[in-house]
Amino acid sequence: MYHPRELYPSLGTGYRLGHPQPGADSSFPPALAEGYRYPDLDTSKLDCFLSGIEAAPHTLSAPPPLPLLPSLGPETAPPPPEALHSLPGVSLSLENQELWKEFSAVGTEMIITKAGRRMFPACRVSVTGLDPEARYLFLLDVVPVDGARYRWQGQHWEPSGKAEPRLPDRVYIHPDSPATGAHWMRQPVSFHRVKLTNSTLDPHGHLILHSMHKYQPRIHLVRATQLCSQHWGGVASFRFPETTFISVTAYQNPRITQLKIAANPFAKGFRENGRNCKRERDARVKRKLRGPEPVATEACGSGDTPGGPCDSTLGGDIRDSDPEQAPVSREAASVPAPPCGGPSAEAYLLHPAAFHGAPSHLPARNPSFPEAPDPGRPTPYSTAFLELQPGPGGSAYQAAPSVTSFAPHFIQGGPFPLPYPGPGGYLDMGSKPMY
DNA sequence: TCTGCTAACACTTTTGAAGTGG
DNA sequence: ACCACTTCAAAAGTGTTAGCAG
Repeated sequence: MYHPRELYPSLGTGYRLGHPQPGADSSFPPALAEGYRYPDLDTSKLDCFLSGIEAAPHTLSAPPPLPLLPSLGPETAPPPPEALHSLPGVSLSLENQELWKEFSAVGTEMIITKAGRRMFPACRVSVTGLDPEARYLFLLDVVPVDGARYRWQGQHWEPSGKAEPRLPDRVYIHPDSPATGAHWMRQPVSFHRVKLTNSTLDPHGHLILHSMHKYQPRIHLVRATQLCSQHWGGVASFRFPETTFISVTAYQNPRITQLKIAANPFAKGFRENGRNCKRERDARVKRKLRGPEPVATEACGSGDTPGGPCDSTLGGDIRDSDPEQAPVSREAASVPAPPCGGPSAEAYLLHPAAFHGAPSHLPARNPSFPEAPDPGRPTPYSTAFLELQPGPGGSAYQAAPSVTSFAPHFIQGGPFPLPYPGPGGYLDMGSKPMY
Protein backbone atom coordinates (compact mmCIF):
# COMPACT_ATOMS: atom_id res chain seq x y z
CA MET A 1 0.00 0.00 0.00
CA TYR A 2 1.22 3.46 -0.78
CA HIS A 3 0.35 6.48 1.20
CA PRO A 4 0.07 9.72 -0.74
CA ARG A 5 1.96 11.57 1.92
CA GLU A 6 4.86 9.26 1.31
CA LEU A 7 4.70 10.06 -2.35
CA TYR A 8 4.40 13.77 -1.92
CA PRO A 9 5.84 14.52 1.49
CA SER A 10 6.46 18.12 0.67
CA LEU A 11 2.96 18.93 -0.37
CA GLY A 12 1.20 18.98 2.90
CA THR A 13 -2.49 18.33 2.94
CA GLY A 14 -4.03 21.21 1.11
CA TYR A 15 -3.27 21.16 -2.53
CA ARG A 16 -5.43 21.25 -5.58
CA LEU A 17 -5.63 18.71 -8.32
CA GLY A 18 -4.43 20.00 -11.59
CA HIS A 19 -2.94 19.21 -14.92
CA PRO A 20 0.51 17.76 -15.15
CA GLN A 21 3.13 19.15 -17.42
CA PRO A 22 3.21 17.11 -20.60
CA GLY A 23 6.86 17.76 -20.98
CA ALA A 24 7.52 15.94 -17.79
CA ASP A 25 6.78 12.64 -19.42
CA SER A 26 9.73 11.55 -21.44
CA SER A 27 7.74 8.79 -23.10
CA PHE A 28 5.37 11.34 -24.47
CA PRO A 29 6.58 12.86 -27.73
CA PRO A 30 6.26 16.66 -27.67
CA ALA A 31 4.79 16.55 -31.15
CA LEU A 32 1.94 14.47 -29.86
CA ALA A 33 1.53 16.38 -26.69
CA GLU A 34 -0.51 19.16 -28.21
CA GLY A 35 -4.06 18.74 -27.20
CA TYR A 36 -3.30 15.77 -25.02
CA ARG A 37 -2.59 17.31 -21.72
CA TYR A 38 -3.14 14.71 -19.08
CA PRO A 39 -6.34 15.91 -17.50
CA ASP A 40 -6.04 15.23 -13.85
CA LEU A 41 -9.10 15.75 -11.87
CA ASP A 42 -10.21 19.32 -12.00
CA THR A 43 -12.28 20.11 -8.98
CA SER A 44 -14.47 22.47 -10.88
CA LYS A 45 -15.69 19.80 -13.25
CA LEU A 46 -17.25 17.95 -10.38
CA ASP A 47 -19.25 20.86 -9.12
CA CYS A 48 -22.15 19.98 -11.33
CA PHE A 49 -22.89 16.86 -9.40
CA LEU A 50 -21.17 17.57 -6.14
CA SER A 51 -22.83 20.82 -5.47
CA GLY A 52 -24.94 19.26 -2.83
CA ILE A 53 -22.07 18.14 -0.85
CA GLU A 54 -19.52 19.21 1.56
CA ALA A 55 -18.40 20.97 4.49
CA ALA A 56 -16.43 24.11 4.90
CA PRO A 57 -14.99 25.46 1.68
CA HIS A 58 -11.55 24.07 1.28
CA THR A 59 -8.73 26.20 0.03
CA LEU A 60 -6.50 24.31 -2.28
CA SER A 61 -3.08 25.29 -3.34
CA ALA A 62 -0.85 24.47 -6.28
CA PRO A 63 -0.90 21.00 -7.79
CA PRO A 64 2.07 18.73 -7.40
CA PRO A 65 4.00 17.63 -10.46
CA LEU A 66 2.91 14.26 -11.74
CA PRO A 67 5.38 11.45 -11.83
CA LEU A 68 6.01 9.80 -15.19
CA LEU A 69 3.31 7.63 -16.58
CA PRO A 70 4.27 4.05 -17.00
CA SER A 71 4.82 2.44 -20.34
CA LEU A 72 3.10 -0.78 -21.14
CA GLY A 73 4.99 -4.00 -21.40
CA PRO A 74 6.94 -6.61 -19.64
CA GLU A 75 10.07 -4.57 -19.34
CA THR A 76 8.66 -2.02 -16.97
CA ALA A 77 8.90 -2.27 -13.26
CA PRO A 78 5.79 -0.48 -12.07
CA PRO A 79 6.43 2.59 -9.99
CA PRO A 80 4.28 3.18 -6.94
CA PRO A 81 0.72 4.26 -7.52
CA GLU A 82 0.27 7.94 -7.79
CA ALA A 83 -2.02 9.91 -5.62
CA LEU A 84 -3.03 13.52 -5.50
CA HIS A 85 -5.21 14.66 -2.78
CA SER A 86 -6.44 17.04 -0.24
CA LEU A 87 -7.80 14.34 2.04
CA PRO A 88 -5.10 13.92 4.64
CA GLY A 89 -4.50 10.45 5.90
CA VAL A 90 -6.48 8.75 3.16
CA SER A 91 -4.81 5.97 1.26
CA LEU A 92 -5.91 3.47 -1.32
CA SER A 93 -4.54 0.07 -2.18
CA LEU A 94 -5.29 -2.05 -5.20
CA GLU A 95 -6.89 -5.22 -3.88
CA ASN A 96 -6.30 -7.37 -6.92
CA GLN A 97 -2.87 -6.02 -7.59
CA GLU A 98 -1.32 -9.42 -8.25
CA LEU A 99 -3.82 -10.16 -10.98
CA TRP A 100 -3.30 -6.75 -12.53
CA LYS A 101 0.43 -7.29 -12.43
CA GLU A 102 0.06 -10.58 -14.25
CA PHE A 103 -1.81 -8.86 -17.03
CA SER A 104 0.45 -5.85 -16.98
CA ALA A 105 3.50 -8.04 -17.37
CA VAL A 106 2.09 -9.28 -20.67
CA GLY A 107 0.54 -5.98 -21.73
CA THR A 108 -3.07 -5.61 -20.65
CA GLU A 109 -5.68 -5.35 -23.37
CA MET A 110 -9.31 -4.42 -22.78
CA ILE A 111 -12.01 -5.28 -25.28
CA ILE A 112 -14.26 -2.39 -26.17
CA THR A 113 -17.51 -2.91 -28.03
CA LYS A 114 -20.34 -0.82 -29.32
CA ALA A 115 -22.65 -2.14 -26.63
CA GLY A 116 -20.07 -1.72 -23.88
CA ARG A 117 -17.74 -4.27 -22.35
CA ARG A 118 -16.73 -4.63 -18.73
CA MET A 119 -13.14 -4.26 -17.71
CA PHE A 120 -11.35 -7.38 -16.67
CA PRO A 121 -9.62 -7.30 -14.32
CA ALA A 122 -11.78 -4.71 -12.66
CA CYS A 123 -10.39 -2.04 -10.38
CA ARG A 124 -10.92 -3.19 -6.83
CA VAL A 125 -9.47 -1.10 -4.06
CA SER A 126 -9.33 -0.86 -0.31
CA VAL A 127 -9.41 2.50 1.33
CA THR A 128 -8.22 3.57 4.76
CA GLY A 129 -8.01 6.82 6.64
CA LEU A 130 -11.53 8.06 5.93
CA ASP A 131 -13.63 9.79 8.51
CA PRO A 132 -16.13 7.06 9.39
CA GLU A 133 -18.93 9.57 9.79
CA ALA A 134 -18.34 11.67 6.70
CA ARG A 135 -19.78 10.78 3.33
CA TYR A 136 -17.68 10.19 0.28
CA LEU A 137 -18.16 9.51 -3.39
CA PHE A 138 -15.99 7.08 -5.30
CA LEU A 139 -15.46 7.92 -8.95
CA LEU A 140 -13.59 6.24 -11.75
CA ASP A 141 -12.53 7.60 -15.09
CA VAL A 142 -10.14 6.48 -17.79
CA VAL A 143 -7.71 8.84 -19.45
CA PRO A 144 -5.30 8.46 -22.35
CA VAL A 145 -1.76 7.79 -21.31
CA ASP A 146 -0.21 9.46 -24.32
CA GLY A 147 -0.97 10.90 -27.72
CA ALA A 148 -0.19 7.81 -29.75
CA ARG A 149 -2.15 5.14 -31.50
CA TYR A 150 -0.76 1.64 -31.07
CA ARG A 151 -0.36 -1.36 -33.26
CA TRP A 152 0.29 -5.01 -32.44
CA GLN A 153 3.41 -6.15 -34.23
CA GLY A 154 3.11 -9.86 -33.65
CA GLN A 155 5.17 -9.83 -30.47
CA HIS A 156 4.64 -6.43 -28.93
CA TRP A 157 2.81 -3.13 -29.13
CA GLU A 158 4.32 -0.19 -30.97
CA PRO A 159 3.17 3.37 -31.45
CA SER A 160 1.89 3.77 -34.99
CA GLY A 161 0.97 7.36 -35.40
CA LYS A 162 -0.97 10.07 -33.74
CA ALA A 163 -3.92 9.33 -31.52
CA GLU A 164 -7.48 10.01 -32.54
CA PRO A 165 -9.01 13.22 -31.23
CA ARG A 166 -9.95 13.18 -27.59
CA LEU A 167 -13.41 11.84 -26.82
CA PRO A 168 -15.89 13.17 -24.29
CA ASP A 169 -14.70 12.55 -20.75
CA ARG A 170 -17.06 10.49 -18.72
CA VAL A 171 -16.89 9.58 -15.09
CA TYR A 172 -18.30 6.47 -13.48
CA ILE A 173 -19.69 7.00 -10.01
CA HIS A 174 -19.63 3.97 -7.76
CA PRO A 175 -23.21 2.87 -7.10
CA ASP A 176 -22.79 3.09 -3.34
CA SER A 177 -21.94 6.79 -3.53
CA PRO A 178 -22.35 8.74 -1.44
CA ALA A 179 -21.67 6.51 1.53
CA THR A 180 -19.97 6.96 4.85
CA GLY A 181 -16.28 6.45 5.35
CA ALA A 182 -17.15 3.49 7.55
CA HIS A 183 -19.02 1.92 4.66
CA TRP A 184 -16.17 2.33 2.20
CA MET A 185 -13.59 1.08 4.66
CA ARG A 186 -15.60 -1.96 5.69
CA GLN A 187 -14.84 -3.88 2.54
CA PRO A 188 -13.04 -3.52 -0.77
CA VAL A 189 -14.63 -1.21 -3.30
CA SER A 190 -15.10 -2.73 -6.73
CA PHE A 191 -15.67 -0.97 -10.03
CA HIS A 192 -16.52 -4.15 -11.91
CA ARG A 193 -19.65 -2.66 -13.44
CA VAL A 194 -17.75 -0.07 -15.42
CA LYS A 195 -18.21 -0.58 -19.13
CA LEU A 196 -16.04 0.58 -21.98
CA THR A 197 -17.30 1.38 -25.43
CA ASN A 198 -15.91 2.59 -28.73
CA SER A 199 -19.21 4.11 -29.75
CA THR A 200 -18.77 7.85 -29.78
CA LEU A 201 -22.54 8.27 -29.77
CA ASP A 202 -23.01 5.85 -26.91
CA PRO A 203 -26.35 6.57 -25.25
CA HIS A 204 -25.76 4.43 -22.17
CA GLY A 205 -23.17 6.57 -20.48
CA HIS A 206 -20.36 4.05 -20.80
CA LEU A 207 -16.80 5.30 -20.82
CA ILE A 208 -15.90 6.05 -24.43
CA LEU A 209 -12.47 5.03 -25.68
CA HIS A 210 -10.67 4.74 -28.98
CA SER A 211 -9.50 1.34 -30.04
CA MET A 212 -5.74 0.71 -30.15
CA HIS A 213 -4.99 3.48 -27.68
CA LYS A 214 -3.32 3.28 -24.30
CA TYR A 215 -5.36 4.25 -21.27
CA GLN A 216 -5.04 4.60 -17.52
CA PRO A 217 -7.95 4.22 -15.10
CA ARG A 218 -8.06 6.69 -12.22
CA ILE A 219 -9.99 6.52 -9.01
CA HIS A 220 -11.19 9.65 -7.27
CA LEU A 221 -12.50 9.93 -3.78
CA VAL A 222 -14.56 12.98 -2.95
CA ARG A 223 -15.57 14.00 0.52
CA ALA A 224 -19.18 15.00 0.88
CA THR A 225 -20.25 15.93 4.33
CA GLN A 226 -23.19 18.21 4.03
CA LEU A 227 -25.78 17.59 1.41
CA CYS A 228 -26.94 21.09 0.71
CA SER A 229 -23.72 22.99 0.32
CA GLN A 230 -22.15 24.28 -2.85
CA HIS A 231 -18.77 23.05 -1.79
CA TRP A 232 -17.04 19.80 -1.20
CA GLY A 233 -14.59 18.81 1.40
CA GLY A 234 -11.61 17.60 -0.53
CA VAL A 235 -10.64 15.11 -3.13
CA ALA A 236 -8.12 12.33 -3.50
CA SER A 237 -7.10 11.06 -6.89
CA PHE A 238 -5.30 7.77 -7.36
CA ARG A 239 -3.97 5.75 -10.20
CA PHE A 240 -2.13 2.48 -10.25
CA PRO A 241 0.49 2.01 -12.95
CA GLU A 242 -0.25 -1.69 -13.32
CA THR A 243 -3.80 -0.88 -14.46
CA THR A 244 -2.70 0.75 -17.69
CA PHE A 245 -4.14 -1.01 -20.73
CA ILE A 246 -4.57 -0.83 -24.47
CA SER A 247 -8.13 -0.81 -25.76
CA VAL A 248 -8.88 -3.25 -28.59
CA THR A 249 -11.89 -4.56 -30.45
CA ALA A 250 -10.35 -8.03 -30.60
CA TYR A 251 -7.50 -9.43 -28.58
CA GLN A 252 -4.16 -9.13 -30.29
CA ASN A 253 -1.85 -10.87 -27.86
CA PRO A 254 -2.79 -14.54 -27.42
CA ARG A 255 -1.20 -14.55 -23.97
CA ILE A 256 -3.71 -11.97 -22.84
CA THR A 257 -6.51 -14.13 -24.20
CA GLN A 258 -5.19 -17.07 -22.20
CA LEU A 259 -4.95 -15.00 -19.05
CA LYS A 260 -8.49 -13.68 -19.46
CA ILE A 261 -9.88 -17.15 -20.06
CA ALA A 262 -8.02 -18.49 -17.07
CA ALA A 263 -9.04 -15.71 -14.72
CA ASN A 264 -12.52 -14.68 -15.81
CA PRO A 265 -15.32 -17.01 -14.71
CA PHE A 266 -17.49 -15.95 -17.63
CA ALA A 267 -14.88 -17.35 -19.97
CA LYS A 268 -14.78 -20.69 -18.21
CA GLY A 269 -16.28 -22.33 -21.23
CA PHE A 270 -13.13 -21.61 -23.19
CA ARG A 271 -10.78 -23.32 -20.77
CA GLU A 272 -9.06 -26.54 -21.74
CA ASN A 273 -11.68 -28.62 -20.02
CA GLY A 274 -14.56 -26.37 -20.95
CA ARG A 275 -17.27 -27.37 -23.37
CA ASN A 276 -16.40 -24.43 -25.53
CA CYS A 277 -12.69 -25.22 -25.62
CA LYS A 278 -11.01 -25.43 -28.98
CA ARG A 279 -11.13 -29.21 -29.09
CA GLU A 280 -14.86 -29.24 -28.48
CA ARG A 281 -15.52 -26.47 -30.94
CA ASP A 282 -13.61 -28.29 -33.63
CA ALA A 283 -15.54 -31.43 -32.82
CA ARG A 284 -18.81 -29.56 -33.11
CA VAL A 285 -17.86 -28.22 -36.48
CA LYS A 286 -17.06 -31.76 -37.64
CA ARG A 287 -20.35 -33.03 -36.28
CA LYS A 288 -22.18 -30.28 -38.10
CA LEU A 289 -20.54 -31.26 -41.34
CA ARG A 290 -21.34 -34.93 -40.80
CA GLY A 291 -24.88 -34.35 -39.64
CA PRO A 292 -26.61 -34.61 -36.24
CA GLU A 293 -25.13 -36.84 -33.57
CA PRO A 294 -25.71 -37.25 -29.88
CA VAL A 295 -23.96 -34.55 -27.99
CA ALA A 296 -21.33 -35.64 -25.62
CA THR A 297 -20.56 -34.31 -22.43
CA GLU A 298 -19.62 -34.74 -19.08
CA ALA A 299 -16.08 -35.49 -20.02
CA CYS A 300 -15.54 -31.98 -20.98
CA GLY A 301 -17.36 -30.41 -18.06
CA SER A 302 -15.29 -27.91 -16.24
CA GLY A 303 -15.61 -29.50 -12.84
CA ASP A 304 -14.76 -26.19 -11.28
CA THR A 305 -16.55 -24.69 -8.40
CA PRO A 306 -19.04 -22.25 -9.81
CA GLY A 307 -17.94 -18.69 -9.56
CA GLY A 308 -20.18 -16.74 -7.29
CA PRO A 309 -21.96 -13.47 -7.52
CA CYS A 310 -20.38 -10.23 -6.61
CA ASP A 311 -22.16 -7.44 -4.91
CA SER A 312 -21.71 -3.88 -5.95
CA THR A 313 -18.75 -3.45 -3.71
CA LEU A 314 -16.94 -6.72 -3.51
CA GLY A 315 -17.36 -7.96 -6.99
CA GLY A 316 -14.91 -7.85 -9.78
CA ASP A 317 -12.37 -10.16 -11.13
CA ILE A 318 -12.70 -13.50 -9.66
CA ARG A 319 -10.40 -16.33 -10.22
CA ASP A 320 -11.60 -19.61 -8.99
CA SER A 321 -8.14 -20.97 -8.84
CA ASP A 322 -7.19 -18.35 -6.35
CA PRO A 323 -8.61 -18.97 -2.93
CA GLU A 324 -7.90 -15.43 -1.90
CA GLN A 325 -10.14 -14.17 -4.62
CA ALA A 326 -12.64 -16.91 -4.28
CA PRO A 327 -16.11 -15.77 -5.15
CA VAL A 328 -18.83 -15.54 -2.60
CA SER A 329 -20.81 -18.71 -2.77
CA ARG A 330 -24.57 -18.78 -2.81
CA GLU A 331 -24.45 -20.15 0.70
CA ALA A 332 -22.25 -17.33 1.82
CA ALA A 333 -24.43 -14.88 0.02
CA SER A 334 -27.40 -16.01 1.99
CA VAL A 335 -25.76 -15.01 5.23
CA PRO A 336 -27.20 -11.71 6.41
CA ALA A 337 -25.15 -8.85 5.12
CA PRO A 338 -23.40 -6.53 7.50
CA PRO A 339 -25.24 -3.29 8.16
CA CYS A 340 -23.34 -1.46 5.49
CA GLY A 341 -22.65 -4.43 3.28
CA GLY A 342 -24.91 -3.37 0.45
CA PRO A 343 -25.59 -0.29 -1.52
CA SER A 344 -27.87 2.22 0.04
CA ALA A 345 -31.36 3.23 -0.90
CA GLU A 346 -30.76 6.60 0.61
CA ALA A 347 -27.65 6.88 -1.46
CA TYR A 348 -29.79 6.26 -4.47
CA LEU A 349 -32.35 8.81 -3.44
CA LEU A 350 -29.67 11.34 -2.76
CA HIS A 351 -27.56 10.46 -5.76
CA PRO A 352 -29.51 8.39 -8.20
CA ALA A 353 -27.06 9.28 -10.86
CA ALA A 354 -24.77 6.92 -9.13
CA PHE A 355 -26.82 3.93 -10.12
CA HIS A 356 -27.25 2.16 -13.39
CA GLY A 357 -30.66 2.28 -14.91
CA ALA A 358 -31.14 -1.47 -14.85
CA PRO A 359 -33.34 -2.76 -12.06
CA SER A 360 -30.79 -5.43 -11.29
CA HIS A 361 -28.49 -2.77 -10.03
CA LEU A 362 -30.87 -1.24 -7.60
CA PRO A 363 -29.42 -0.78 -4.17
CA ALA A 364 -30.37 -2.36 -0.92
CA ARG A 365 -31.24 -0.42 2.17
CA ASN A 366 -28.33 0.92 4.10
CA PRO A 367 -28.86 2.03 7.64
CA SER A 368 -25.86 4.27 7.48
CA PHE A 369 -28.16 6.82 5.88
CA PRO A 370 -30.80 7.54 8.42
CA GLU A 371 -31.97 10.84 7.11
CA ALA A 372 -34.54 11.39 4.44
CA PRO A 373 -33.59 13.17 1.27
CA ASP A 374 -34.14 16.84 1.05
CA PRO A 375 -37.43 17.43 -0.75
CA GLY A 376 -36.00 20.58 -2.19
CA ARG A 377 -33.28 18.80 -4.07
CA PRO A 378 -33.17 19.13 -7.79
CA THR A 379 -34.26 16.38 -10.07
CA PRO A 380 -31.77 13.53 -10.10
CA TYR A 381 -30.74 11.36 -12.99
CA SER A 382 -30.51 7.71 -13.57
CA THR A 383 -27.09 6.87 -14.77
CA ALA A 384 -23.89 5.93 -13.13
CA PHE A 385 -21.94 7.98 -15.53
CA LEU A 386 -21.49 11.65 -16.00
CA GLU A 387 -20.17 13.12 -19.15
CA LEU A 388 -17.87 16.02 -18.58
CA GLN A 389 -17.62 18.83 -21.00
CA PRO A 390 -14.13 19.27 -22.32
CA GLY A 391 -12.83 22.76 -22.30
CA PRO A 392 -11.32 24.59 -25.25
CA GLY A 393 -8.97 22.32 -27.11
CA GLY A 394 -10.69 19.30 -25.72
CA SER A 395 -8.25 18.81 -22.94
CA ALA A 396 -9.30 20.92 -20.03
CA TYR A 397 -12.47 20.62 -18.09
CA GLN A 398 -14.73 23.56 -17.97
CA ALA A 399 -16.10 24.86 -14.75
CA ALA A 400 -19.61 23.66 -14.47
CA PRO A 401 -22.43 25.76 -13.22
CA SER A 402 -22.85 24.93 -9.58
CA VAL A 403 -26.31 26.23 -9.20
CA THR A 404 -28.00 22.87 -9.28
CA SER A 405 -26.95 19.36 -8.65
CA PHE A 406 -26.80 17.09 -11.67
CA ALA A 407 -27.00 19.82 -14.22
CA PRO A 408 -28.82 18.14 -17.11
CA HIS A 409 -26.44 19.31 -19.77
CA PHE A 410 -23.62 17.58 -18.00
CA ILE A 411 -25.19 14.24 -18.16
CA GLN A 412 -25.79 12.38 -21.35
CA GLY A 413 -27.43 9.10 -22.05
CA GLY A 414 -29.99 7.17 -20.12
CA PRO A 415 -33.69 7.61 -19.58
CA PHE A 416 -33.65 10.70 -17.49
CA PRO A 417 -34.54 12.92 -15.91
CA LEU A 418 -36.57 10.68 -13.72
CA PRO A 419 -39.13 12.02 -11.30
CA TYR A 420 -37.63 12.67 -7.93
CA PRO A 421 -39.41 10.82 -5.17
CA GLY A 422 -40.34 12.68 -2.04
CA PRO A 423 -39.06 11.54 1.30
CA GLY A 424 -40.01 7.95 1.84
CA GLY A 425 -41.41 7.73 -1.65
CA TYR A 426 -40.56 5.43 -4.50
CA LEU A 427 -38.66 6.06 -7.61
CA ASP A 428 -40.28 4.60 -10.65
CA MET A 429 -37.65 2.44 -12.29
CA GLY A 430 -39.25 0.19 -14.83
CA SER A 431 -42.55 0.35 -12.99
CA LYS A 432 -41.25 -1.42 -9.93
CA PRO A 433 -41.22 0.27 -6.56
CA MET A 434 -37.78 0.32 -5.13
CA TYR A 435 -37.96 0.11 -1.40
C1' DT B 1 -3.86 -8.35 -49.13
C1' DC B 2 -4.00 -6.47 -44.67
C1' DT B 3 -6.10 -4.44 -40.72
C1' DG B 4 -9.74 -3.37 -37.78
C1' DC B 5 -14.62 -3.77 -36.65
C1' DT B 6 -19.16 -6.07 -36.06
C1' DA B 7 -22.63 -9.49 -35.24
C1' DA B 8 -23.79 -14.10 -34.29
C1' DC B 9 -22.74 -17.94 -31.64
C1' DA B 10 -22.23 -21.25 -27.64
C1' DC B 11 -21.23 -21.29 -23.18
C1' DT B 12 -21.13 -19.65 -18.16
C1' DT B 13 -22.53 -16.67 -14.49
C1' DT B 14 -25.70 -13.59 -12.34
C1' DT B 15 -30.08 -12.10 -11.02
C1' DG B 16 -34.72 -11.98 -9.63
C1' DA B 17 -39.27 -14.08 -9.56
C1' DA B 18 -41.93 -17.86 -8.13
C1' DG B 19 -42.69 -21.65 -5.24
C1' DT B 20 -42.37 -24.09 -0.84
C1' DG B 21 -42.25 -24.84 4.03
C1' DG B 22 -41.85 -23.31 8.80
C1' DA C 1 -48.53 -12.40 6.85
C1' DC C 2 -43.81 -12.95 7.21
C1' DC C 3 -39.36 -14.97 6.54
C1' DA C 4 -35.78 -18.11 4.79
C1' DC C 5 -34.61 -21.07 1.46
C1' DT C 6 -34.66 -23.47 -3.16
C1' DT C 7 -35.53 -23.78 -7.98
C1' DC C 8 -35.79 -22.07 -12.42
C1' DA C 9 -35.63 -19.09 -16.39
C1' DA C 10 -34.09 -14.94 -18.35
C1' DA C 11 -30.57 -11.63 -18.74
C1' DA C 12 -25.95 -10.50 -18.95
C1' DG C 13 -21.02 -11.38 -19.61
C1' DT C 14 -17.36 -14.19 -21.97
C1' DG C 15 -14.02 -15.31 -26.16
C1' DT C 16 -14.36 -17.13 -30.92
C1' DT C 17 -15.32 -16.83 -35.56
C1' DA C 18 -16.79 -15.43 -40.14
C1' DG C 19 -17.71 -11.79 -42.88
C1' DC C 20 -17.45 -7.04 -44.10
C1' DA C 21 -15.37 -2.42 -45.15
C1' DG C 22 -11.70 0.63 -46.00
